[in-house]
Amino acid sequence: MAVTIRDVARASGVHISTVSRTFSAPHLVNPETRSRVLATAEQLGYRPNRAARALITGRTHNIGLIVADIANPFFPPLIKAAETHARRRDYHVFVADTDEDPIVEADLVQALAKQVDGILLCSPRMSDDQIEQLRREVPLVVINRMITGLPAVVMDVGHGARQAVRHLLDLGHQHLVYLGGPRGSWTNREIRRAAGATARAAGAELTVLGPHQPVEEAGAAAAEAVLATGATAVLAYNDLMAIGLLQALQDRDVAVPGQVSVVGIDDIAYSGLVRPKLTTVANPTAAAGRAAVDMLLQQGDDGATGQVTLRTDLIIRNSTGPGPYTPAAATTHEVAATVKE
Amino acid sequence: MAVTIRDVARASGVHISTVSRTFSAPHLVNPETRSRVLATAEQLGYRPNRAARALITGRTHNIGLIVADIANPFFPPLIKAAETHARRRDYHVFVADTDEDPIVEADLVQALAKQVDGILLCSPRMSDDQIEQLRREVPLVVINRMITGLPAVVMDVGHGARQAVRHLLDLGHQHLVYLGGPRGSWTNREIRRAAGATARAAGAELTVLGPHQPVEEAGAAAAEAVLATGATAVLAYNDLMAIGLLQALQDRDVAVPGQVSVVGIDDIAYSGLVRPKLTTVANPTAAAGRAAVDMLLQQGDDGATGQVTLRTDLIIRNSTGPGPYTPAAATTHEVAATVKE
DNA sequence: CTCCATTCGGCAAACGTTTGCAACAGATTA
DNA sequence: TAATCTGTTGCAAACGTTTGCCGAATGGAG
Repeated sequence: MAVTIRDVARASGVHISTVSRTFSAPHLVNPETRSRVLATAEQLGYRPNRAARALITGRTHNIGLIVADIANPFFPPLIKAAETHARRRDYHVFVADTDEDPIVEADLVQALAKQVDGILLCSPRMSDDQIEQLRREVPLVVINRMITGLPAVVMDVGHGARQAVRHLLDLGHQHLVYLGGPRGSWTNREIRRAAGATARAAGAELTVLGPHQPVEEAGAAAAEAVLATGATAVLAYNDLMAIGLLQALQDRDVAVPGQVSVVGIDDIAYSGLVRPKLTTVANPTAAAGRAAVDMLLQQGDDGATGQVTLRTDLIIRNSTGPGPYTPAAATTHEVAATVKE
Repeated sequence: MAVTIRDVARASGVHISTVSRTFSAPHLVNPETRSRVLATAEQLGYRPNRAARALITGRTHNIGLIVADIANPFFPPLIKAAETHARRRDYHVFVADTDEDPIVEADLVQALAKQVDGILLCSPRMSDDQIEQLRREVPLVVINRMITGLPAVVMDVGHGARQAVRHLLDLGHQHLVYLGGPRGSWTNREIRRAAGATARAAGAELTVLGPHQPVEEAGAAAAEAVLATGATAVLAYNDLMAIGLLQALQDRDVAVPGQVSVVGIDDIAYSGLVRPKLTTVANPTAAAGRAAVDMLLQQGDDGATGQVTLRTDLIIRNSTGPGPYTPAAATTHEVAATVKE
């Protein structure tokens, strides 16, 4: 049914190897022959069968992209950027969703392994050991997690978290809450560490809550716990949780930022749509997707396993305001923040 | 490097065909032999090479999913549902983004054709002819578009639009606006037609604005035009535009729903997060994704090319309220709506 | 004890490519 | 004139599977 290399060969009166070379090594075939072959190929609508090609070359020209939750607004921009970037380099992308389940994650990597030239693992929930194990079966690039010896693209959330905490301290807040994310998340640990250190250095208190699922509902559900701490400012693991918290506080007639300030992380598309607009740390997810594709595709060439770190920046909107004491020393710390709007 | 069927055969002292049958036709091999083979396969970490299998069986166990814009919040739930559903049936999913470009769309279908058992086309922008052409190269299921003779899954937005308009009429609104979507969209035509007919039947006025890009900015930009019509209620092509409009009205101190009621379509995740919460027509996108996968996978068996229509339902939240006249006959029409929250 | 049916496993061809090797022509060099 | 080189093409073996066909072994039935 489908038109193969053999049909083209027959129609243009050459051997199949010549047809093959016309596509995969054009310089080895007489220009005249080549154009004749190309013409008949075009006319017959021939398209090389990538699976067959992969079988012999070992290169599939496919990559896998595994994320925890496609519907989490953090991921789509990354997926889109990675796919577009990969396609520009003539690669197709398998996308798979683990539903935050490390077992599914490992299964998926193995199932995809034979069909791809490499896999992008976004915010994996597996253990380091497991990932290193899998790495022996298929080239891997990890996004948003640092594992020694493994190529990775990470967003420097620590930097953003420090900016966020300094911003809150500058506003006069003395007691902060970190609304933690999911267990096993590298990002979560980074934020906690950076926020904790920054707060401690300024003599402020930081209460850590969690772990939580990184979803709106969890943020909302944590409202009571947050209020119970007596803190006046909250840094959330991500915008989804921050938005959930925002809603729950609103429902309890707690003014934001009047009584409590809230900062999210990610700058998902809708963090600017809620009211008050959310102060948040912008992650360059699209750039991360592209960088990860590049790393994966270069990995074959040299064995280099670099780690790329991308900057994150605080975006100050309307969900943060002066703390209870509004000290005169409000500008003690320098706020190295990008201000939008 | 990779462990093949041959390695397993050697290690377990049988012929490769026996190993093959152990996986693809277990009933043809002695239970004892089978378990021995399975054991060594397990031990060696053998995984059948799908590409090689595809080459001979003609079935790749892959499907393609082509959408206009991954980052548009309408799509991720559909992608997620389709992928999960497909994987449950042991299929992997290529996801590709056309950036709303019909040329990319056609290219993509052809490039993917050999590597998949079928393709899901979401809201394609190509002409009917082109799609029918491509259909000869690879099984296709179209989502959100009706093309005679082609298997399709459509959401009955007409139904939702009628519900929305009746809801507004019941609230006493006499002059409505339909904030139109992109040119060439089948969905857009359906909504316009259904809304127009319903309004006309009730003797109310419906002003159509557009076409617009289906994005937040377009909704915001249309605020002036909407107010200029003097209408007291708006039905928007999608939630994104409705939310944009909401924000713009807020900026102009126009009360929603006090002075103007707004209804969206899609029920994207964030329509419940904006304030006022958006009254909208819920599209069963996840169900559509699953149904499309099912249709595609069954297509091989029989040649049936059914068309599945999924119900849409109005979700009444807080962006709609009584119109200027609040007539006593407010419940003239039966509001067959699902009420959430 | 023979015959037949049944079950099991091996053999080899195929799927659509790529690619090392060899053949051949014509051109260049010695 | 012979030898060498260069450019172009064909040949055939792979890649990792599946599957139709055939033979071997087993076990009743007659």
